[in-house]
Amino acid sequence: MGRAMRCTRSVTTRPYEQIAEDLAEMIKSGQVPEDGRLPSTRQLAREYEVSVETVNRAYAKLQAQQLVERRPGVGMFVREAKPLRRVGPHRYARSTWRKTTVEALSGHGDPDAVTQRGSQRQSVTEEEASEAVATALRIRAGDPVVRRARVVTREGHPTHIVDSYYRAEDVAGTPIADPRPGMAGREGSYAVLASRGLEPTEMTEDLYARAPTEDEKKKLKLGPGEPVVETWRTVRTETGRIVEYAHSVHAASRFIWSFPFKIPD
Amino acid sequence: MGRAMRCTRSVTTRPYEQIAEDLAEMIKSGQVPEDGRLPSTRQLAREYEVSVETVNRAYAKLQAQQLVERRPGVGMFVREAKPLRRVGPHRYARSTWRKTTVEALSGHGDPDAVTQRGSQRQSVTEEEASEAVATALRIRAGDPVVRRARVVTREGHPTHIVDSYYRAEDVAGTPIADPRPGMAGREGSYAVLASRGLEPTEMTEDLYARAPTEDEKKKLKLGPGEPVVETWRTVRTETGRIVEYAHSVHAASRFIWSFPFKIPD
DNA sequence: TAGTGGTCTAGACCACTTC
DNA sequence: AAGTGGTCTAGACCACTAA
Repeated sequence: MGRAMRCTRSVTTRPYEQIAEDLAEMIKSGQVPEDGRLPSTRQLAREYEVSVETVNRAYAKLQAQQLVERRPGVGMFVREAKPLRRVGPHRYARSTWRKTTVEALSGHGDPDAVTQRGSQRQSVTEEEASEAVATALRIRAGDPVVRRARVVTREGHPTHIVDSYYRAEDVAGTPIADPRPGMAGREGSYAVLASRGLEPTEMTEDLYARAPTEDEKKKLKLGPGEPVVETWRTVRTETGRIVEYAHSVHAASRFIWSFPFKIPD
Repeated sequence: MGRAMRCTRSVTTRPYEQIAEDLAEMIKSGQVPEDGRLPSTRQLAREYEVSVETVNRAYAKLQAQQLVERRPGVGMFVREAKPLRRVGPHRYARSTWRKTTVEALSGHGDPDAVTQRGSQRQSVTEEEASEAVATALRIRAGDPVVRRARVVTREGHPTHIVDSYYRAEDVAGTPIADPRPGMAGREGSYAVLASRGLEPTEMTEDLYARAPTEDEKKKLKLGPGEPVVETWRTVRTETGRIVEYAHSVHAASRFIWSFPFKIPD
């Protein structure tokens, strides 16, 4: 339908850029509905009188902008906006972990209680602290730490990867150091720490957004162009002792972080 | 040097993926120093016995991972890690804005005082509140608001875009509504609000990471694959009145956000 | 001038899905 | 079987940089 390229524009506007712009316009103006089908590469190649590779470049650009979804063997589609989950200090509230104290301490927690809102796969190991972990926990590199690694899944999709570190002395003999599945989610572990006289009272959360590594792309099933948010969390007791250091990588498109605070003096 | 492809690996490992992996390995293992030169596309095409386009794909992938920098007419280089700026509640501290009260009120501030740590370009306009802005400021869509748009630059590079909105009644006749350059940075505007009996005491900052739009890519001079962090800030007085709503887009690679807080009950 | 990145072509083959 | 996305080739031309 006469979409053939008219190079009336400046010489620097490349064909693939022009095509990408046109498609983006179609999407943003709502001509094509969410999850709606877009023209195939070969069709656009004919219409614009360019090669398929050039159309491919245009789509690659849109894919990097997360406007488009490619379904091999099917077609190109407008990417659906995924619902965001709002996360903030409230999710660490005592009320969410105090109630799990008994089960956590007895080690008889119902796995479903942990997995009902989403599942976790975890592995617990005792390691020697790396330089970074040691610094965060205020111990020496090489000192023993317990590491709990998890991939958190929600509605069938992995949403984030968490690595929690504890001083070995703080958690020895507790469910935190127990690799049984379904045990010792964050809620439980804070209760355990509290029962040991190491009740968490404050924390600092650091956030940083970046492009994912290949490994993260696989684990989190990320689309191209989809960034990750890396966070570091240090959890302190009232006396300032650091009882947990957690590093996580989130699929950025699934979260909004929200931090309320009083303006400092 | 015998880097020619050996397809001993699984059939699904595409040539361009193999090349990308090999290059990533070279970079991560430190064989090539930061900002060091990587093999040219044509050279790799010869060594791996593939076409230049295939090598190009490999480099495109690495570029998306922000491992590599392409300098047209020069070569491919290992991307340098840029220094991060740590931002958090402290940057809103009263001590940073109270002292500018006098200048802000009198309108005779030294432009250098604002620009010494980085420059800002700003434009101030009076507009009708959009749906989103109205909701945030707890007013009606169409009500008058003052909008201050800025691009903040640091060491010659744009780092973030900010759009601040105020109720027109709150700032009428103050320097906030004065478009003179160098005036009414955030520090000044909070002082102005305070002098009007609308002292900011608390705020909420929401963060979200995503791929940039074309426009943002240009304004922030972002490399391919470099994500942005979008933030929304609502600023409240002691009585809960919302006196500022600010939307910004940051080049993700330049910031770490850090939020300390007490664990809620 | 030689080398580099960046783009483009006109074909080709594969794996996949849909009919 | 036909159409789709995904990859690949073996050339080509351009704009740019450096010697």
